[in-house]
Amino acid sequence: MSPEPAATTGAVPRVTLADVAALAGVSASTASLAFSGSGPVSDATKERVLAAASELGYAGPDPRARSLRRGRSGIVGVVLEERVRAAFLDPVKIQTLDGLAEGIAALGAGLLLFTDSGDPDAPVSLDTAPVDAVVLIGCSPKFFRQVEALQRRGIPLVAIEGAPGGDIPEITIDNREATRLGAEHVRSLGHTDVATVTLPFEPTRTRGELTPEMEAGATVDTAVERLRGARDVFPGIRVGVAGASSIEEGLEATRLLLADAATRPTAIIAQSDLLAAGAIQAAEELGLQVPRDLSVVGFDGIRVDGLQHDLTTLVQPSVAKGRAAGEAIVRMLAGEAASGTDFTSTLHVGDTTAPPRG
Amino acid sequence: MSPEPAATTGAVPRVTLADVAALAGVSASTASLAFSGSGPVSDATKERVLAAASELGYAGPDPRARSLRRGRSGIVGVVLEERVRAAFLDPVKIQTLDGLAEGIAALGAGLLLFTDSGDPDAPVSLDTAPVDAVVLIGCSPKFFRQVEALQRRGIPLVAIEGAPGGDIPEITIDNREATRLGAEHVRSLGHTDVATVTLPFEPTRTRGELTPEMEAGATVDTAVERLRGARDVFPGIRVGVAGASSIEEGLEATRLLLADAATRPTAIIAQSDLLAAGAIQAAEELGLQVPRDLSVVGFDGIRVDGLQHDLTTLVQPSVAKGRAAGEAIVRMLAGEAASGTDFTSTLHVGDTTAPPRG
DNA sequence: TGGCCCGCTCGAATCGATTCGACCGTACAA
DNA sequence: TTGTACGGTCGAATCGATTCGAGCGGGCCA
Repeated sequence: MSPEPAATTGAVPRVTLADVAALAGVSASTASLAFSGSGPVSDATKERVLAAASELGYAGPDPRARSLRRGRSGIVGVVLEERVRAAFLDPVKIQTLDGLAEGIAALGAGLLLFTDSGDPDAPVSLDTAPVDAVVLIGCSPKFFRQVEALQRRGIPLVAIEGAPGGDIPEITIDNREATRLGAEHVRSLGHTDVATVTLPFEPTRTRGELTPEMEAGATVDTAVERLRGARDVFPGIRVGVAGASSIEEGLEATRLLLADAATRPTAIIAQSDLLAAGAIQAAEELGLQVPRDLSVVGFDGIRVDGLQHDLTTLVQPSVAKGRAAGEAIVRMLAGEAASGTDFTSTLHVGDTTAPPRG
Repeated sequence: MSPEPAATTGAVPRVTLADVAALAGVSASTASLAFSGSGPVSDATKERVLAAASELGYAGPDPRARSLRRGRSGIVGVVLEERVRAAFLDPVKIQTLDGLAEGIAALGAGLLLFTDSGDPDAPVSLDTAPVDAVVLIGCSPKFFRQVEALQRRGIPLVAIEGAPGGDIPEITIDNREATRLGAEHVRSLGHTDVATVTLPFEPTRTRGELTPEMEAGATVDTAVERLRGARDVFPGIRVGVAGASSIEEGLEATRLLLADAATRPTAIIAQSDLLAAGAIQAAEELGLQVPRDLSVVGFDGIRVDGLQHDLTTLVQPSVAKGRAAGEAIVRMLAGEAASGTDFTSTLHVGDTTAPPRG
């Protein structure tokens, strides 16, 4: 309304491909070809178009228009549970993300983060975002509705550790078998009195000694499966549940398990390396030496920053998991069918396990 | 060409708003209004449209088309240095991201991650992605070209800790003044023999004792400013440069500084809490007690997972930084002008600083 | 009863680029 | 000399939704 619209940067008169084409004296289609580079355009023409573009300050084709026409946005959605902050505290998740980035590198796509806010009508949601594909990482059943909408739209989906069901490819690891391997290692060293520190069993993250109710209400497959693996070897194993995968939580959970010197276990099977690091701290607090007085087994095979031990742990291919998910997506976008992958973890024997003290 | 296109999921015949409108017996415009909810549409009509939609399995307006027409994609780009993995190892960055997510919550926008691969013609780049705005976090001058393109397109930019220049709002903290505060605290306790462990001075991350060449080639403002602050109080302070912000690196850098018992400092000023945690480990390795034998000051005010001390540190508002960036973006997208913010850090005195031993 | 206003609905233009088929002139082979 | 092939360019349709102004019918007020 005012003679001068505003001094805001947003008021820039937008230059379009048509403007460039006009200045260069060619048609819009030719100009488009000149930009995409692929089509048959004479060098002279291409140069003229490019010159016109730079004269007008044309910054290249508008991504929005391009994505409408092409049907691809170059964006892959990633759904993480909870807040950004919480999700990125977990090194495994970060490695998986990194692998994912690698796996979709061929697409040249960016990763768009979503968090499972739990709020069903959060303003931004998966189905209002221009994504070409979606990766669900450890997602909860809450997402079912949105997942359905995505499938209707024909958007490829892949799940990592978390079973949305349907015909969605899943990337998993052998949680139970791997833990069993670790437990057997512990038994073979001669331990009989063993406890385990687990990941949370449900999103509310109740912690403490495992109760039948908690177990019945479990929604996190990973924790359940790993516990099964431990029980395969030590059926009556004592179970402490942590509130998250962190050193802090491992410390607290292990404190409880070690509290009573009379019933103190000689080995701890932790469901993550961070929890294991916390277990080691708990032992040190009590003046116990690892592995002399307490053996500790972790899970993940990450490097725990600041941990001085070479942790005995089940090394899972977290980067490969992400990469596999990425590759599955690339295939699906190419129109091929893709199936899930089940990865295998390997036992790394470090210096945190030893025979129990005579 | 084949009679049956393929059994791929991608071959779903897409349902468009027009189809829905046709089935509901209304025009496309009315159907659109029924979906966006805002327009004046009778309840009966709206219901009819919605019914038609669910009958056809219409998953809602196509985000690509919507973003072209509306001129907004609902996506905010975030540029981080390096790989996803490296960026997320830094708790400060994660908190900042979290704050950013909070700050733009009003937009209902998602965060699209980019990493400064250094490769100038990486397939996906800022200017082919449909972003409404971009936040640069600790970005390097390498981005100048792309930044320029974004500005031409009228896309709002905000920078956090890293000066791209121009009229881009910057969110910063008082790195120098804050560090000076920490150093003064140390001096007031009676320390005169003090060393500092710094963040890397350049992306290549050369580490070791600081040389004049390294200092001359510094590109990371944060490290330089914090060093200035330390020198304001202890002009001749010894400087160990770490290769990254991690416990591991802090440990190594501090080992060097403490190696010679004769010249051993009585206090360490670390440029991050992770580095400080490493410094504490280094002290413990040598049988030194913190704070009795060595005082340690950190920077950031994060909770270091697994650290048993209440670290004396400069608490910076990392979440608020992100939030401020987000709010600036919201303002800019609303057409208002936005300026940067300079935040203030506060000294938190924990139990890792004390007077030097007699 | 006539005029006016209001609420609902519709048509048509628009967002900006991509892509497919047509077209044209030239060069080369038959 | 005629036919063919082909590189280069253009027109027009298309992607799918949003939005603005116009139209239309009914209710209310004078």
